[in-house]
Amino acid sequence: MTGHETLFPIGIDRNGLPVEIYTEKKFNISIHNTPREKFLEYCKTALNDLEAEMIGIMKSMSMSGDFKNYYRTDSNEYRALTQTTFIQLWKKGLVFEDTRPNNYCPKCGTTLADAEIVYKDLPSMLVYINFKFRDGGVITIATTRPELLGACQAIIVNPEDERYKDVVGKSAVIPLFNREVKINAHPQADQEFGTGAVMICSYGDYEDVRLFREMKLEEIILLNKEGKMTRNAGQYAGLDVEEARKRIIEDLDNMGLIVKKEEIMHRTPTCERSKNPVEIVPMNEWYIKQVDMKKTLRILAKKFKFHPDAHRQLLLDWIDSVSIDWPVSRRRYYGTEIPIWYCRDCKAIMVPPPGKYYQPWKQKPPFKKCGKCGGNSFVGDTRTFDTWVDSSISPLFISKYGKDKKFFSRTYPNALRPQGKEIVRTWLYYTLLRCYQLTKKLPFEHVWVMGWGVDEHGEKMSKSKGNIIDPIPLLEKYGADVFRFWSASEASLGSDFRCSEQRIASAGKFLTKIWNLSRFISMFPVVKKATLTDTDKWILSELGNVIEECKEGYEDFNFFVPANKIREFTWNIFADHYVEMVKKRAYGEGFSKEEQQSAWFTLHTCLEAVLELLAPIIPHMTDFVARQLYHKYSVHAEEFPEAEWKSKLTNSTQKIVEFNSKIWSGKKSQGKSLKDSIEIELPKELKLFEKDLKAMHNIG
RNA sequence: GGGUUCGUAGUCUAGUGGUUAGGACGCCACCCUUACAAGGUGGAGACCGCAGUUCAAUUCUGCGCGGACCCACCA
Repeated sequence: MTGHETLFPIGIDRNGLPVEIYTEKKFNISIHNTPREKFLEYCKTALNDLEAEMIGIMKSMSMSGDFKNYYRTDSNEYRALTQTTFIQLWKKGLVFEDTRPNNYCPKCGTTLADAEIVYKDLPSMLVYINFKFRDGGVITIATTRPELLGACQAIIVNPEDERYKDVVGKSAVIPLFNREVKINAHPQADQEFGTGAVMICSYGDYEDVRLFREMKLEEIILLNKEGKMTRNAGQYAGLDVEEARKRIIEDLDNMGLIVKKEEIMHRTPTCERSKNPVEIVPMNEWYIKQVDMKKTLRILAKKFKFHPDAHRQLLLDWIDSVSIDWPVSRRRYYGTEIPIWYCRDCKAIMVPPPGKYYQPWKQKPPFKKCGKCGGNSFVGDTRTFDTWVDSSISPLFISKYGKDKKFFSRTYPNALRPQGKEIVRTWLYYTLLRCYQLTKKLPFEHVWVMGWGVDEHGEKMSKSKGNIIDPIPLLEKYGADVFRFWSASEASLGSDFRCSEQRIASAGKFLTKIWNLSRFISMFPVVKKATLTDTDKWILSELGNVIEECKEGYEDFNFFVPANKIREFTWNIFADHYVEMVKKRAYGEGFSKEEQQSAWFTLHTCLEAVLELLAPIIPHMTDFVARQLYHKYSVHAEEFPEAEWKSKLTNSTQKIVEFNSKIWSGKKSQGKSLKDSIEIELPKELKLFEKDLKAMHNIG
């Protein structure tokens, strides 16, 4: 309606962990003991069902996207682009390998995603251990993981803790291992728990991981992938966690270093399947650099036009909180494969040429010889990318990045990123990062951050809570027009809105009103020109204001504004007051032909504009009515209306409304019918509208 | 637990350093007035709490309470 050619492909994101978890539940299988090829097939089946349902809903809601221009992030073409962009970043030196603490289940022998971990309160022994100072004295720490003593790199105490004020900065000796560690003041230490002194080891829990990063401590790997103690554990090497714990406690006891032991309930992360406690084991993973870019990203984040502007803060806060580079490799199946082979002989890393889709876990590499040692045997990387590596390049994909230069230059940067508020730190953030790394440009101009439909109590819908409201029956019952008008009129830009069937039903009343209004106005011929009376000039200037307000709302992607402005104008001003004022004139009772024509012209002008203003929100009914009355082509092909009539007459609106109310309530309190005549002096500021008002109220 | 954000009638929302705090749904009463009883008219009903700044606070500041989101979930 504003004359722009629009690219709006429909994309379905089909990669990642949620797909795998859903598939495991649906088919009652486990990724850890299903052959990879087979597991991928299960995932595809599950996805196709979900996708069909989603697209069905999009269509039922009359989303105006281009359903023929449709893509999936797990297609070969899309995945080829994901890999190509990774290879390009690799060549720019933005990819590196480093260790990463992973959740690991020693019993299943696999890494676990956070979603596969269940927290349980398990009984555990809290052991109080004395660390000696070289110059005499001791500090007692309390721990549930004494077997990690050998990986201790720091002790922390709360800065407020009076008991430890004079030992902060000193070093204590780790019993059995005879290494010195420093005592630091850190607010993380809880004065109430244990002794208030905590040992920080690699890695007892994710608090340790965080503190190791924060304090830049060097990790000591104590556990291997079999769940056994490593060489670093000295005399305890080769033992299971449980055995090592037992032995260390015994040894400490014999040395008289254990002050006391306490049975406590301890919130423990366990493997969903084996029910075993999860260990944190550092492994090599691929990273994409991002920490270096924080400053730049912050500047770029300020260049986006956010709708609503306040939600920019979500992105800024996330950028500020980024503290490590982005680990992108996942030991999972349903994702884009990492396009890397390794030389069996010299372990050289071999990256294939960009442009194709590679599956190194089952394919032969696209090269014969190792570039480093000349070897000819390779092993493919078996890992996949984090799903955001895929979804973060959707603007590049839809703009045919690297494929069609002309198309790319026309469509990139994209105009708009619409998305939910909960994925600002992922989808929006990673898109900004990745697209900027590749193109040195912002990926889009506008960012539209939506709130959610929540349940009647304002709570997020979720399966586990059982408060999901299925949109399909509501769409069937009320239709897409009502559903869309309801959601547009319910909540302002960026905020959540409650789903209540009753409110959907009452939103439908406005559509009925428009329908009846159209029936009334359609009784009169469409006229293109007229000499306007003051009453008609008045309502047309009101219409002009509404058009301008709607335009502003639409330009801010805030449908709440036009939905409510139009409803207010159409119902509370146009129908209730204007239409009543001109009824007699439109019927030609007591008015000149010229005055009648003016009424006809104005009625039709207002209705046509209202239909056009509402068309993006209420696409079907506005189209139907406009075709009946005004043109053969679709209302959606009409130009957005212009505010042609502006005047100071809108100052009279308040007066008109008050005057009419006064007469209506006057007649009512006198028990008169609205038809009955009445004697009343018109206020002088309403003289311009005298003839219409007299006819309307039957003023004698 | 940390960060962010929000808090106007039963519900959704407009708005402002001084307003009779506006509108919609729902509710109550009355009304078939030739587009519409899926309608009309009228009515009852609100600024989360406390403290501060100010001549004045619903509006600004702080704290608290409550909801939501994100991040953690503890030696």
